[in-house]
Amino acid sequence: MPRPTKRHPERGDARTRLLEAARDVIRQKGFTATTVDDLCKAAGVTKGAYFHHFESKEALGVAAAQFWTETTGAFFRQAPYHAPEDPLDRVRAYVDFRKSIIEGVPAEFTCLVGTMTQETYDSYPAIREACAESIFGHAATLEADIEAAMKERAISADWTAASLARHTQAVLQGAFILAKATGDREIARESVDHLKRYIELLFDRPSDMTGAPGRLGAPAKST
Amino acid sequence: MPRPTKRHPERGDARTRLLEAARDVIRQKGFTATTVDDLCKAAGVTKGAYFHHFESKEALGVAAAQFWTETTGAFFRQAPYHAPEDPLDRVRAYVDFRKSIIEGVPAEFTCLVGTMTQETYDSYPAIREACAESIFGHAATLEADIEAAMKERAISADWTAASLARHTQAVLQGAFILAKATGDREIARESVDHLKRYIELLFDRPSDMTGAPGRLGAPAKST
DNA sequence: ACTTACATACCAACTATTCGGTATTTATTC
DNA sequence: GAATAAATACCGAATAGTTGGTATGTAAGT
Repeated sequence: MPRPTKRHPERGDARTRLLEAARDVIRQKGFTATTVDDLCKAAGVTKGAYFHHFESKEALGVAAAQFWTETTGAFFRQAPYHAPEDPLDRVRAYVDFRKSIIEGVPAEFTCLVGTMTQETYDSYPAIREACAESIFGHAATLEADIEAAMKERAISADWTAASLARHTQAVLQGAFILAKATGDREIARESVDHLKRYIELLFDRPSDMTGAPGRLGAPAKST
Repeated sequence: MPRPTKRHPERGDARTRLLEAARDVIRQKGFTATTVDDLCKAAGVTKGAYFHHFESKEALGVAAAQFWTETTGAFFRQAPYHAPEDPLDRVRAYVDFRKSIIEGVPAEFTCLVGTMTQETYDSYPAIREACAESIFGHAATLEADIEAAMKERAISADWTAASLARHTQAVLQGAFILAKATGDREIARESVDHLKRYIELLFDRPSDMTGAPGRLGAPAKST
């Protein structure tokens, strides 16, 4: 459906430009502080175009979250961390990759849907849901590798692949907040290092260490 | 300075009531979406009172962050997790405590300054700074216990007590985002469990891992 | 002919902030 | 300790600018 505009044929259609503007501006100013005019200016379109493509600001928020899901989905799918044979190596490579793309200023490396979640979770259920789908959909792409790694190393744990996958996202989202608070991306990378260390520790020790209670980090069941 | 109003003697002064309202409303709607009218209504004061105490909305944001620092500071200072003799037990107890206070709906258990950071880091440097002070000031209160635990167990690691303390806050902030995205506090608790498991694993093994990885919780004296 | 993709002008509601005023407390003086 | 002065705390209507959204029009593609 999107058709290259005759008026600005080189820059893609207005809808796409608006979504790209939303991605950039909202990560900088937040969803509420970003006005429709801001987006139109950034995208180089008029309000008429805006409301032709999005019936409301909320609708744009939903579309922006979905756009984020699609674009980052493609980005991660083609990323090099899937290459290793060993599934655990793929998980390691994923974390390394996430660390490596923490570059530039926060508005560039932070997560649009994480930001929008904070602002909209109570006021715009539709946006919240689109953000949740984005976050947990991405987390789900890690599950298979984690699961395979657990099987391969005979890890029988009190945690699941799904929960560890979600935890990686929590660490990243939290790391982004600390980076925004300081303006220092190093502080985000530091938390990713902790995440990596955690994963190493989880998989470092086989599960069937018979006789040693509370070895897996679970609080030792008191006798 | 704050003086109990004659008009509403039972509810404290207007300034305090506005800060409490800010704490509650901003956690629900976010900083930008929270209007001055919202705050006045929630606090039961007029706009005149508002602008008597805060010269701008930005100033209120700063004051709200500082109010958060003070109140949560007192709250954590008197919390029971400081009781254990063993410093590592105090760290464990801290994490358990943080998990235990994830109760009710997100607006109740999430962090005001984490929320505000996301929205204001680029537009309101003063607020960002107050939020950063709050987050890292709180993180700093964990450092001594972590440091002591490291010393006691002769952990010589490639991470510092300060960085682990910051990481705990990253995990919590990230956990809050996932909870907001789903509306489910369990998902936040899950990440706190991972954090706890990480800490157990970090301290489970003595630093001089000669032979078998550290089996005992007992501190193995490193050479 | 009909739909899609824009453009322009406009608006009603809302926003943060201002400001002249009153009430209440504190400080000072007698 | 009464009278008075000076702050401080609060009130609420008015304002100027901004906001998301609309109404209406036009030009291009099919």
